[in-house]
Amino acid sequence: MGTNIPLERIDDNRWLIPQRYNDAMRVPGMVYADDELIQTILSDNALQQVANVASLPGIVGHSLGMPDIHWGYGFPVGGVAATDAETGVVSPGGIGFDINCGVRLLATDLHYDQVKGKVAELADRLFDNLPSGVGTDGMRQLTEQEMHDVMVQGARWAVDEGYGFAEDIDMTEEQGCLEGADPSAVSKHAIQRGRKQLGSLGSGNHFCEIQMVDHIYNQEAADAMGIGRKGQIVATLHCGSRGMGHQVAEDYIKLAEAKQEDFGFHLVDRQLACLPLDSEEGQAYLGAMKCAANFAWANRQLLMHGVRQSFASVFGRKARPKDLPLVYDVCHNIAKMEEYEIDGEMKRVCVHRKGATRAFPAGHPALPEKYQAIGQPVLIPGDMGRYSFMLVGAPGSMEQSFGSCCHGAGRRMSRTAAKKAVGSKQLLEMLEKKGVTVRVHSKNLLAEEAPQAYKDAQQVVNVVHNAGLASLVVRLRPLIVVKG
DNA sequence: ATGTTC
Repeated sequence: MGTNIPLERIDDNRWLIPQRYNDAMRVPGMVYADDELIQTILSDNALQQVANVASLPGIVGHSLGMPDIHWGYGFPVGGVAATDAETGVVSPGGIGFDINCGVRLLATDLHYDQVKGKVAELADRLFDNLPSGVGTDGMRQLTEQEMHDVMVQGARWAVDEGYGFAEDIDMTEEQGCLEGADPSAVSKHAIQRGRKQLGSLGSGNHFCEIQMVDHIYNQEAADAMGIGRKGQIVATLHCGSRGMGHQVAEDYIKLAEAKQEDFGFHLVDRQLACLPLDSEEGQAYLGAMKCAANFAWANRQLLMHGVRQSFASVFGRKARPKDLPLVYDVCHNIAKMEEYEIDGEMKRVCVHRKGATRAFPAGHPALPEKYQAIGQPVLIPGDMGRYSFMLVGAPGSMEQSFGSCCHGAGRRMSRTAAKKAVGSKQLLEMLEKKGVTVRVHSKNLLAEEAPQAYKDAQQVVNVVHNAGLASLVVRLRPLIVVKG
């Protein structure tokens, strides 16, 4: 049950898995958790996966586990691993099935008092305007040429098509587009799945939430982001690359598994299957992954347009599209080539973030001018009953975690366990009692996302705050949840 | 996460 993993306590927020735990480990593991969270983490095998990841060819630093870590395909969700650009590998399981799953947050000028009488109407509009559910078609059906352009241009394509504004691009990680996307590396099947789904929310833990600013930890940073008033209404989207990214992941996991012998890899878990960064196959995966990432950014751009339209139709001149600026968009399932100081020298590495958010500190050149002084906004959705958080990246992330921190609350119950433990009727009643208005396609699936199925996001963000990876800015309370 | 067992 993972409890035989040796853990050495470093301090109140850090636990080391020593390299001597087994012969396969090339680096130690490091897990971020407090005394209570580490007990939850020990109850599944996620720490064994942290140790497994430490055996990847070319891995440097530590195999990292964030406080929201839980069991995933090969790699844990809530994990970070960096591999040497020259001698290392990329592993599709280290990015995950939902390539560029991410979160974006829009501010509004509205206060809760202006919204409370129109909550049901707004919820209905959002539900109408944001296609959701398993296998649902999106707002746009794309020609093959349009699909090609989406994969290469990302969010920019959507803005050029009239979804949103040029300013949105600057407030998106990587300006909503990874260079080097290679459509020829994407299977026909993945392309066909994508053509139907641009501008759709999907299912599972994906959602649109309307939230209110509930607590302010850092007024200066909150003001810089335009979310510094208590009671202020904001909108959050959590979504990824839908069936398109899923197909890319599946295609390349299969390829990698078939190639392990050829590359001479004998990994401790076949789900760690990986491709050398300097191989044709490794580069093909990265080219295809970038296509899926760009698709996801265009997808969130279309969905954001749907959110702005919904507000405009309910609140008129008080919430025109221009009055709902994008605060920031982060990606939490991706591999990126970045540079870090390791053992005193600068090294180029492939950072795998799987359920982990980039958390660059103030002054980082990748940040827009607007956030140079405060650091990168880090969006951490919690669960639909309690709260979500906005943080900013802190200097410790550059020293400890390859510019990364947690991505959410993290599951404490599997989907099947949650469905067994929670009845959908009681759940809806409980949410209503808490003042959360829910619009959902499948009540059955809602139970899998019950607050009880998740760790306490407050505890999770406290750990990354105290460890110096990111710094708390505001807490948000949910008012409306729209889901598949 | 996912045309949720191609």
